[in-house]
Amino acid sequence: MRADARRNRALIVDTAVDLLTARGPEASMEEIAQAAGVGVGTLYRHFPDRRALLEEIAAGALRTLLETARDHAARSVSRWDALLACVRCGAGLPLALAKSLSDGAEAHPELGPLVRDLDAMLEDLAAGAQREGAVRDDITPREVVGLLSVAMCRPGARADDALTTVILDGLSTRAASFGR
Amino acid sequence: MRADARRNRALIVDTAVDLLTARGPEASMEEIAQAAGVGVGTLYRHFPDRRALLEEIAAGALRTLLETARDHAARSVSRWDALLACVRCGAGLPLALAKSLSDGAEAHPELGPLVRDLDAMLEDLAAGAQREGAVRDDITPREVVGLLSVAMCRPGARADDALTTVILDGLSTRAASFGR
DNA sequence: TGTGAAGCGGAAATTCCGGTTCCGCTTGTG
DNA sequence: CACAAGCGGAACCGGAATTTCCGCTTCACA
Repeated sequence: MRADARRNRALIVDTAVDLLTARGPEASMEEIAQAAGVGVGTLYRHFPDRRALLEEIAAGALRTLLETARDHAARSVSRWDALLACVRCGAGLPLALAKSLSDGAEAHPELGPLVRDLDAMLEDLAAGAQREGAVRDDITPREVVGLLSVAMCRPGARADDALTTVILDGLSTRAASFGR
Repeated sequence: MRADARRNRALIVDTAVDLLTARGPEASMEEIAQAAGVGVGTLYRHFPDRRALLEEIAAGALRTLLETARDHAARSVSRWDALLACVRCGAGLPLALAKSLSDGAEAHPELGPLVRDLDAMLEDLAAGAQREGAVRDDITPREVVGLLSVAMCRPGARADDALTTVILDGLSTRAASFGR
């Protein structure tokens, strides 16, 4: 593969990640191409179709988040701190895209397991955080994960915006305010 | 107007309200017709186009919520209680639709003022609730309204679901849990 | 530096999908 | 009964997004 082509491919992926993180899954091929400063034709040289591009990006995001979760689960004493780290990480990832792809019927074979693993991981952390007494226990770990997803799987989500802050505070049993 | 036609019109509106409340603004004419058990042609007999149907429904929802807000603002001692009443009311209304319509460029002339009035009303209540000490004051009244909108302007929102509860708790300075 | 394969741009073709129209049939009403 | 009003839903239409295609450009190697 020619050097400029490899460079272009990376450029496309990087740009698309940014765009999809900021504006969600409905960014068009045209928009992505334009943002990357290339023609649509170039997108199709590197990816057989839209779905392939989106799946690669979604899988990347999920892998990143899963790794963060594992990492912090292993390193952190507190499960709640690990969850916070996940939220901070996830807020900069195109998770709305990942969600919409894995919701849709059949996806890339890699996507399903990734989502499943991630979900299990987070639910585990949530249950742990409740056991620690950091998170209110009048809702299920599943619901906790659902709420954190609301915070993260939003186009343009930021770890310190009002909604994320309020959700974290609402989940937490401590009085402290997170994120700001 | 023939009696069956009047009945049908009401059926269409009622069904559409339910559907739009549950699934958001992107329900198609086809879907609405099907849910109401009529053909699309019947929709177009009663409304010149999609926009007209949607605007009528959105305006109705906004009027309902505005009335609730005024009512409780007048009746309640506590501004926070009035806000809670609004959230309970709004959760069963197709507000996601109303939001998307009033976001779009020019809408029904009635929609703009309704949204403005409602916004002002809620912001006022939010500021009052902060003055009472019921709502945290490290965020602006505008942001408070924005967060309540997140709770309400969601397809399928319920006043006692996990997200609404956590947002209300996150906003509140009291330890109590609202809605469940 | 010349050559040709690889890569690129973007206009045009195609596909998709929802809104809207239309007309033959049905139903309510005087 | 007559006939206007109402209805259903297939067909049509248009816009928007995806995908193709081909002439032009750029890279990389001799």
